[in-house]
Amino acid sequence: MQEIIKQKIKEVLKNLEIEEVNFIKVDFSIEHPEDFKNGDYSTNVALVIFRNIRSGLKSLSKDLSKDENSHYTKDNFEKVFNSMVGDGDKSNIYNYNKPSDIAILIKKELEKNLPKEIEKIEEKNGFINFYLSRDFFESSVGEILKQKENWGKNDILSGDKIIVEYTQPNPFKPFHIGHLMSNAIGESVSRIVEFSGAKTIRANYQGDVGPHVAKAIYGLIKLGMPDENKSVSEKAQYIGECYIKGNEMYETDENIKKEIDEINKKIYVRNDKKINEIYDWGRSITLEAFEEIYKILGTKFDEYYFESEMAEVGKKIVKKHIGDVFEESNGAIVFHGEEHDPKLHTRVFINSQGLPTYEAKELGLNFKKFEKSIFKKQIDLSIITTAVEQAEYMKVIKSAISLIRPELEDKMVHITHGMMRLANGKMSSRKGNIISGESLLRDSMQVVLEKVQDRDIPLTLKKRISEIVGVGALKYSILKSAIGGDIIFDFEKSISFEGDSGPYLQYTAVRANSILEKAKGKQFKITNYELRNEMPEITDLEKLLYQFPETVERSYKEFAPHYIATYLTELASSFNSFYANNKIIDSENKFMQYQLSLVKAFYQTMKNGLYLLGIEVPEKM
RNA sequence: GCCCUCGUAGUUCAAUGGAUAGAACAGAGCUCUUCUAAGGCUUUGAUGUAGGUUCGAUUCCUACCGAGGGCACCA
Repeated sequence: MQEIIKQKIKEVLKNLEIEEVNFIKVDFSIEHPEDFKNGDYSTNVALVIFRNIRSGLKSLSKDLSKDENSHYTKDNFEKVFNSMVGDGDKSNIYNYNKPSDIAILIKKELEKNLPKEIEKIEEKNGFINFYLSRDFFESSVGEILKQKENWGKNDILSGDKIIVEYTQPNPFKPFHIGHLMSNAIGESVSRIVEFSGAKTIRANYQGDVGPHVAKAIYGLIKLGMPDENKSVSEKAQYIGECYIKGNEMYETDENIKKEIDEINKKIYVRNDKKINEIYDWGRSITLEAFEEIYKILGTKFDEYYFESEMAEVGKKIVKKHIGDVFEESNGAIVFHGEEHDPKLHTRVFINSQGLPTYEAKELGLNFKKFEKSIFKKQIDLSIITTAVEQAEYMKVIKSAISLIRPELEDKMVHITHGMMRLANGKMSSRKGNIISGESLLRDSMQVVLEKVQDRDIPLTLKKRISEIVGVGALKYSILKSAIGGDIIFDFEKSISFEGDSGPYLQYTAVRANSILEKAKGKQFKITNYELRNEMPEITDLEKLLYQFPETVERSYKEFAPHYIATYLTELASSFNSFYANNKIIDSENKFMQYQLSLVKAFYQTMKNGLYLLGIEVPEKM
């Protein structure tokens, strides 16, 4: 629809030969009717004046703007124009008038040939407001019911192959809230690009080697192995605790530090039978525990990459490019980022002991993704989601990669999310003052379980509901705001079950669904020409429904799931108003058939939208 | 010190350079004999400071103030 209108306006502008008009937007926003007394205000176009007179106008407009209406009037505009043009050609004065005059002119031209989707147009304050017709809204409801789970998809990325890396927990360390954030964002971004026609690989990169592993193993040796009968998640939690203890000892005792460093080396070369045994056991237990969490979260990874595999790959690439990309400095192999971009800095890729650092491994990972993933060498885009603390060195790594493989430069996108922080300081898994992702999930689910406790629903369904709603609350609280900022964590505030929240959206969908359940066997008609003149005014619900695909598109373009979250909240709010004001299933209700279609269209849109956020809709709640 | 990100109601967040800056929570007041009140309806309340660009700035630029992150062998 936007495109149709844009095209129309371009034609008109061309016919009028108003080339200097700076046409700024076609925006399909909704305003509240009480704010604009002219009723169904559905879309608008803003136009602004021309450039060639702007500089001359500049000095005068300031004086004029002090005049009574703070806008220069037609009269004084003519004065300005005359003073500027002098004795020159004045025939084009209408091209050089205030915005509203141009808008009126264009409006008149547009009116000559309106498409049937547009009922009428009006000019106001230099904007042209388009009033979409009932035909348009009815056909868009029909479109939603026809497209079902495909509603909202587009083909911008048709056929593209995209790899999305997210979550990245480290074996032997706890799964904390940061991982939950990365997971929620990565999963949502994956689904959004899929809705745009891309094929995706969901990838997870996990640090299964390094000092943290040695610390955990040291802790396990000192504190002993956990009880065989404990669950996988309990064992994983215990390993996390051992890591924290190991880290404490590492920092406070020089001898223990040496011991742990020794273990670290042994992990690399695998020459100690006992350590190998603990390592293999701990790695598989923690990975298994992560899988249980992914299952609850609704993520299924296609590929797993491990740091242990990347060490050699990265090291080889770095060594191959010593001289042209990397340099030796103080015994280490470094990349001087600032030589290529003053905003970058130097980073060590291979340390003075000849061991590859995280940077080299990351380098290796990127190359491997482009070459060895199941899409082989056909990856069009590689998206990585991490915490913002990694933003700066990712830029350095990207710069280094671009020098080796220039064609990859535009194929790498790094999405950073803020950090979850506690009111009293930074959370750190080393210090142990973290809230584990798992305990948060459990708490969130528990709250839901208490809420449905008194409902007449079988217990197994209650548990299922608490899982869906608990996860939904958590995911929504992460995705509702623009990614990038920190989230101050407070269970009460961060995970809300009312108002602007995941459960609010789920609850609204469930209500719609329960109408649909009750309406089984009834007719779902969309158009009803006999009643056409009696139909109530177009509701906000109808005005919002058709905007879903545009919202999805914008979300993709900016990798910003929060646009969908904001949209869905508005949509739910408009539905709840509609719900409160209309008793739909009622023999007295003349518009029941159309309204049932509307409810169905709403339910479908909400379901598809929540899917894009990685949130399920329960049958009841 | 240098480089990034960010400063919007009491709080947590929105707002593709455009019309009267939106929500939610908290506060005040209504609302279940009606398809789920995790709901609906009223109501109080905000762009860090100072300049600049622009017809128009929460949005772009500069400085300052404040918060967070990064800056050589951790990941």
